[in-house]
Amino acid sequence: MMVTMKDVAALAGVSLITVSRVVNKSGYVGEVTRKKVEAAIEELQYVPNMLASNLRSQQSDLLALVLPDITNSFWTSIARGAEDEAWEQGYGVFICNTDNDPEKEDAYIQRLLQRRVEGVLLVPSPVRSTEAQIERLKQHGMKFVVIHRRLDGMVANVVRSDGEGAARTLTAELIGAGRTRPAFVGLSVSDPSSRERVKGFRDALRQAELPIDEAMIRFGEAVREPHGHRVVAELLAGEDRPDAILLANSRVALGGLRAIEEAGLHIPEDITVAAFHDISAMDIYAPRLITAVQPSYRMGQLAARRLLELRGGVDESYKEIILEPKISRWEDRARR
Amino acid sequence: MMVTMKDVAALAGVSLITVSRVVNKSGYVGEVTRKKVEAAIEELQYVPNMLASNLRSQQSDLLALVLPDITNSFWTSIARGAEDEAWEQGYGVFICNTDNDPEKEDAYIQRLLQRRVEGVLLVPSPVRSTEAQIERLKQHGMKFVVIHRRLDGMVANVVRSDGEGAARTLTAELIGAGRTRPAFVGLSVSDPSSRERVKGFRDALRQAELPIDEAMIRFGEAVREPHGHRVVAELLAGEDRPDAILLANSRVALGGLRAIEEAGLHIPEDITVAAFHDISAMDIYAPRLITAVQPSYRMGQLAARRLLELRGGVDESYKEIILEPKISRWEDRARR
DNA sequence: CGTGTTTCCGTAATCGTTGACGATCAGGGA
DNA sequence: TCCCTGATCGTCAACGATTACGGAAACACG
Repeated sequence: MMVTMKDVAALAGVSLITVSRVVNKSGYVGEVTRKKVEAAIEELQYVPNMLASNLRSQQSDLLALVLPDITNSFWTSIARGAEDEAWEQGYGVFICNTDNDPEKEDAYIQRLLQRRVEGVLLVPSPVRSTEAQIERLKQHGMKFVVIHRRLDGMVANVVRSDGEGAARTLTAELIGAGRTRPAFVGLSVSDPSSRERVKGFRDALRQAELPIDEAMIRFGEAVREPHGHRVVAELLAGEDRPDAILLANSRVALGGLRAIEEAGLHIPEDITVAAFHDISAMDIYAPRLITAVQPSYRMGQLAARRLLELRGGVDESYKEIILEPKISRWEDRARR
Repeated sequence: MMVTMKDVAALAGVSLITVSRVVNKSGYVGEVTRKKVEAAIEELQYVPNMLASNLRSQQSDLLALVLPDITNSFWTSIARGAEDEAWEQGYGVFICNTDNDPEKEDAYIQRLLQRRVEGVLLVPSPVRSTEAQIERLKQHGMKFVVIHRRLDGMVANVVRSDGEGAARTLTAELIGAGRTRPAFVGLSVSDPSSRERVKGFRDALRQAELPIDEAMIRFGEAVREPHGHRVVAELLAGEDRPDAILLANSRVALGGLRAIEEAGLHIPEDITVAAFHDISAMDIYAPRLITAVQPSYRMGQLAARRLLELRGGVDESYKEIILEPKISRWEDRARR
């Protein structure tokens, strides 16, 4: 049924290994022989079996991308970047949606080890320590690159964006716009991204010598969809309301912006708003905001590239690649 | 270096095949022996090699999903549905972005054949006939299911939504709202989806015994991003302007809606607008529109399910699964 | 007690390919 | 002439699992 190298070899009147050499363009093969083999391949419509090849050569042509949810456009963009880079280099990408569920994440990693993928691009679930996974991967000699999460100490290759710096810049922009009482709304205290962003927020206030009012630092966590709506509504309803807000996550931003609308406030006249712009649903609001767009496509691309650099096996050093989010103000856009 | 069944067998003091039986829960294995083997597996941290397994058993645990662009949330949703279903059944999904480029599509299919994936979920590129691909897949005995595209004749398994019916319903809704001069704006005459939708549009007009003005049927094709903006602007600037519009594609809809805004028209007071709501960027407009949401997640899910049904190999019949898009009017939402 | 069935476990061949190694032959330099 | 190098192609043994088949023990039934 299935056409194998053996069949091709028989038809071309050469040995099996010669066919292999023609297919892989490895070793010496005479011009005439090569032509004969190629003709046989064409005639039989032979398609090499990568399973056998991978097994024998102890390497795979498949990468895996483990992320929370491909449905979220931030992750999608990373996925696309990784896929493009992998494709360029002859690799495929195997997508794993974990929904931030540690069990699913573990199960996927188990399967990836079984499948002997060449390497793993990992966005660890934020709800628990990633050390266990990393140890597991290392133990089995699996190459991997961590995306978007900060790790303590240089224990792995990491590609991430500078959320702290971006939060600092956004906050400075709010202050630069003449605001003196900015609030911060993040996703959750347990969310690593929110944590580094609140740090940037604090830094900026400190640097501008503005007081830090803890009541102005809130998290949308407890609230269901849309995140952040209630938190922002509360902030605006308080007697000492903020005159600017940093929405440190797109999902809380969508809720927060709605709350601002409902409060009858106009952006940017009544209140200045800065936000991380990670998902396309925010496009519509972007013109009135100061936004930080994370280079997610590039993160995926560079992560895949770094992962494939690791193939040789000699490079045992760890690298942390930090990308700068792109900050946009209204003026930037108005000028165009 | 790598732990194999042989190592486990040696440690457990049994034969290799016994380990295989324990791992796969196949055949008879005594309680005591099983415990011994499991202990050895645990101690050695043995991970079965699926490459070898797949090679020998002539089957793969990987599906492939070939689609235009994972970045578009319509396809993303399909991907997620397929991935979830595959995961349930122990399969992984290998994502292939073709960007509607036939060459890339061919190259991917070649790689999928090489990799001997279990089956392919295919969204064929609309710019050319899909017959060649289908023939190729069939010839190599590769199972596949076509998603979202209509095929002439029952030549393959297909999962798609009833775009024609949805367009008919949406148009009927426009007419039901008291409009008598609706316009149609599609993506392109060469786009299969647009073609079936314009058919539904025409049917609805005919059924309502309204005249069909060809000038009211337009395509956003030629225009760059955002598609549809110019076409709608032209329609509205004309002397005999439409009193309702069916935006038959989300990408043209975004441009079209902006054009309506710019013309100073209010929806739904001045003009009634119906649209296919496939991408999340449209969420913000949805409350003022009559929308058709395609069951994309479910399409992916059912396609994967159908593909996996084909495994036995005996079912040679073809099935066409047609899903109904969900129509939402303002009243539907207001009632909640 | 003979025969059949079920349980349990092992040997050998096999999946389709590549790596290690060798054989042969032509050509070139010492 | 002899040896070495490079080009060309082949044999054999893996890679790590599964399938086919077989043997032995235990149990049941007439």
